[in-house]
Amino acid sequence: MEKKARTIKELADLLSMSPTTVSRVLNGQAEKYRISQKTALLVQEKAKTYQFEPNQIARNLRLQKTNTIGLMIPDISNPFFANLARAVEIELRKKDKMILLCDTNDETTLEEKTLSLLLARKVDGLLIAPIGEKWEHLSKDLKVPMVLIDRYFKENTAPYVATNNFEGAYRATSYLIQKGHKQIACIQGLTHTTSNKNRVLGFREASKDHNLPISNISVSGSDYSIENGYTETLKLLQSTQRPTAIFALNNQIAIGVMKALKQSGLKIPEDISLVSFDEQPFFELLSPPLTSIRQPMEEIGKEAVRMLFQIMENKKVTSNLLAPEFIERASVKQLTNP
Amino acid sequence: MEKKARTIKELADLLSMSPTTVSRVLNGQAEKYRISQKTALLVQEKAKTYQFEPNQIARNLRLQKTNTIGLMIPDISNPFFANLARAVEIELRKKDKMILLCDTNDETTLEEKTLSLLLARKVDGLLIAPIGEKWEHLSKDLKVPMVLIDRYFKENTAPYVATNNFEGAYRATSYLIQKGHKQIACIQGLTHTTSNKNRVLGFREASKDHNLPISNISVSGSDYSIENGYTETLKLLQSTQRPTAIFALNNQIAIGVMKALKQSGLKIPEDISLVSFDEQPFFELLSPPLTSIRQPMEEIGKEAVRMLFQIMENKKVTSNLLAPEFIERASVKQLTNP
DNA sequence: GTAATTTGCGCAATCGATTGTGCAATATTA
DNA sequence: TAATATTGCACAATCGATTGCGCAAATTAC
Repeated sequence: MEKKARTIKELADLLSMSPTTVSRVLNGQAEKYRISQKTALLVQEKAKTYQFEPNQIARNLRLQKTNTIGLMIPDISNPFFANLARAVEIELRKKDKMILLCDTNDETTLEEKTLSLLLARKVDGLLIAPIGEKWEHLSKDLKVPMVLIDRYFKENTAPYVATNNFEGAYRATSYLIQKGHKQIACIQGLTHTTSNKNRVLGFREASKDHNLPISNISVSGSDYSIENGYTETLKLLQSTQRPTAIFALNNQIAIGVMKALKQSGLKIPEDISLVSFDEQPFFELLSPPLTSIRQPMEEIGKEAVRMLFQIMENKKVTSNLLAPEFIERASVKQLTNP
Repeated sequence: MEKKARTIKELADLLSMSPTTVSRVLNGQAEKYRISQKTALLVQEKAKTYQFEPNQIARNLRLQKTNTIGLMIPDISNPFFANLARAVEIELRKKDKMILLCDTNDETTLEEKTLSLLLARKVDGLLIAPIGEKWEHLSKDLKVPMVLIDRYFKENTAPYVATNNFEGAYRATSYLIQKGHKQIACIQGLTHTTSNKNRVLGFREASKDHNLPISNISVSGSDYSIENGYTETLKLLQSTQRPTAIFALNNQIAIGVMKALKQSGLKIPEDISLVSFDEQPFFELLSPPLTSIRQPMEEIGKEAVRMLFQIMENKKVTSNLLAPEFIERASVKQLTNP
């Protein structure tokens, strides 16, 4: 038979004391408020035997603080965001904060609604991977500490942390060109996201810097999904100017590309080369192992939390672009001159 | 310049009314409490122009209800749980509930601590994939609606929903045996989890039913990780009785197995066959495509939420084992008799 | 024209914990 | 011993929204 005290008042009655005293002891304020050692010990003892846990809702209301952080991401089933979420969770746990998890499903309407739900719940801070179509609802006068992840806005002054997507795409594209590829197709994700824009920019810039004619490169696609990678690849294969290499702008798209190629009986890299943005553990297991650009997901999560706490402590923070890692494997063929 | 009313009192003052009236109108109780249409409209109008959002913390306290569900899983970066979480999120959003996400990292201590944190936060319900070492802290007298996912206890009376792991493993093992394999190694995950126990049970039972001598089968490993799959495979390869087939009890282990085989220069299925519990989108892309057992993650998530709401409505629920799907691909060799 | 209804809304308590302030009882000082 | 200082704790307000109950004013009934 378990004895339990549900409220601080119940516990106080058991002790024949006032809730005030109990509260002060349990919050380590005994000394500050001159509670005698004897009383303090009594309280702690009873609190333990009666398994008292203060009602956090009441505390939140009184203290105007919830120890809760809202995490808004497009899709938790995408490994990139899942890993990010894990990193964030681990960091926040260290600080005794909990996560309210919200998938925005890459729908701006949902993003706005969800945001206001989180605000009504008085989260202490927000970590957001915004969709990117609108930014006004994320503006600074929300007054809630906020860090943007993976995607951000020039207009918005909220600090952000993300992979240096431009650099990653530039590097990968340069690599393809150096390997002799002159006909390159880039399959992109959601066009309005920062990540996508910067990757496409890196792709175009590298093509230009290496003097590839614009007519030799293509950018198509519209979604960070397997489906999108699949259908866009099929389209590319039917086009008159079939590319010799495909650059997939995330891991899901890359999977779609591979499906389409496999189905079409084309071999990587003999028939067509492939590079993927986003690394996955199984890429090295493929035949051939897939060349990719690894995003530092754990560091992004860690850094985002660090920045958020800086803001909560009213310290200044600066945005951050973390370096991607280029992982060369065997999915790109060395082309000799025509 | 945005005008905002922070509290119901502020809004009431603007309207020269009492907070009572405002509250009643905004909660759709106008009629019940005989608030005139005129007044009701005035309130709604001002509430909109002043963007009033009631403080949920205060509501939670007063209503003794948080509209929050605690989701405890071992590791959100595992695709199985990530997909599960997504399904749960989508279902809960429909019911205007939010998720407090907690990784237990497969540590029982953390599970216990996290549980009491969630209880102190007065979640309306719990969805838990328990670790399985202890169940007492999850006992029914927590008085919180609760559904166990993926893993469960005979001792615990809380209802659960999971894949029929026994059936899945039995099916896969039978398949291997029918393909002529007589020397089979099973690499398992966390030994005390229900999922693992039942999979191992299915493996053993199938071996017995098909008259495989016990000395021909082996069960080793201790963790649902890539690392574990990798090291256990290397051990198996060095053993005197090298198996002709490996049964990996989850997707992470399967990846580890493939890494080890690749590194050792062994080909699937020519040199050794492989079946994986858990399906992944890229399995069909591998060479050869990997034969696997698919768990219905989305349905598990949906069903868990459905059950949880039944409990919250004081209806009876019965536990559920959902059927896995066997996906035959090309990673198992047909062995002729020796 | 008066009594009985009905309409329309506000008072004050409540949810459970925290905290500024005050007031006895005890201890110290002179 | 009286005056002062210190110790030890409790009262009551507060966070913001909800709700049982009650009380005027307006309406209807007779």
